[in-house]
Amino acid sequence: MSGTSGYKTRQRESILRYMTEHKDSHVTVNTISDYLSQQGTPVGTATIYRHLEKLVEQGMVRKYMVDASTGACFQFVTPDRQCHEHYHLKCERCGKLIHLECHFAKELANHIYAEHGFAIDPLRTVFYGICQECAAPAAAAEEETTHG
Amino acid sequence: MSGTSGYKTRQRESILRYMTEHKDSHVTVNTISDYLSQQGTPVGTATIYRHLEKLVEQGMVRKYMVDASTGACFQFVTPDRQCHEHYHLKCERCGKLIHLECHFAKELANHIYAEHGFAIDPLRTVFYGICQECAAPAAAAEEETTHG
DNA sequence: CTAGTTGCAAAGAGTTTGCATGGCG
DNA sequence: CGCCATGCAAACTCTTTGCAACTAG
Repeated sequence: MSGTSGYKTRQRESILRYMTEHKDSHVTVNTISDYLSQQGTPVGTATIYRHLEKLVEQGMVRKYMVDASTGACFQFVTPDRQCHEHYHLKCERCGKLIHLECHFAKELANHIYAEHGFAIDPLRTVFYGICQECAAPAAAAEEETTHG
Repeated sequence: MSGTSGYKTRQRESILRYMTEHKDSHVTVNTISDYLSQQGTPVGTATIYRHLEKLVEQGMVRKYMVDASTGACFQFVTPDRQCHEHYHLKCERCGKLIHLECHFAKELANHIYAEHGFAIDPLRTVFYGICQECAAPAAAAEEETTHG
């Protein structure tokens, strides 16, 4: 487990820096590419894909598939705590990434492994849905619609 | 809400019949196309896409985006089954998409909603991991590696 | 007859891959 | 110096669109 995948290059640094500086939002390859070009440090699209792929494998970045036409979204994962032991909730509305520390989720993983023979990978698994803050206004709006 | 979009054609019937007969599984456009061709009632890809799009708009069919390379998955929605949601397991190794009908998963959703205020969307949520079939040979291979 | 439908093929978008060059170590 | 990294462009896959012929009503 040495620097198996780490060659210190300008491109790698640029990508990594961009991801860490935008850890609060999910970004597409296109976004990254455009940004780096504007910064005067352009990186080839293929290179971005290749790095992102590795980062996902390493669990440093998460990949989301929202829509075919939009393309994949990526988001840096802060390696602060043991991220491999908990799951993540992703709000489809505001894009917020929530850390879920929940024994129930772990039990689910155990259950699925025991009963369904499937070993869940918490690093890549993300629960999509609507967060509390986004749900509140949405519910209010729906009431109006219902009565309209 | 009259027959705004209903012209009774052979193609439409074929697609609809296929979807209702496979309501228990998720299917791709490719799957549908192949099947219909084999049945001697081929339907153009574009037509399948167009019908599926309408069906999704009407809420009769659900669309899942799991992976960019896999393409979209569709599933017919039975009215009385709408609350009978299920989840998906995606094997990272063989790419297989597994249908998970598990009460435990539903309980997890309830729990997360009640305790964490987050409404999970089963439509978008996919559990990534390794399936049973892929895990077996992988474990064997790892033993060799470990001893090597 | 009119308007929605179909199918082919071309266009698009996102992602991957091949290969020669370049740079880290 | 060896090997990974990079970048360009071509290849690929899935999906959408244009358009002329077709068909349900």
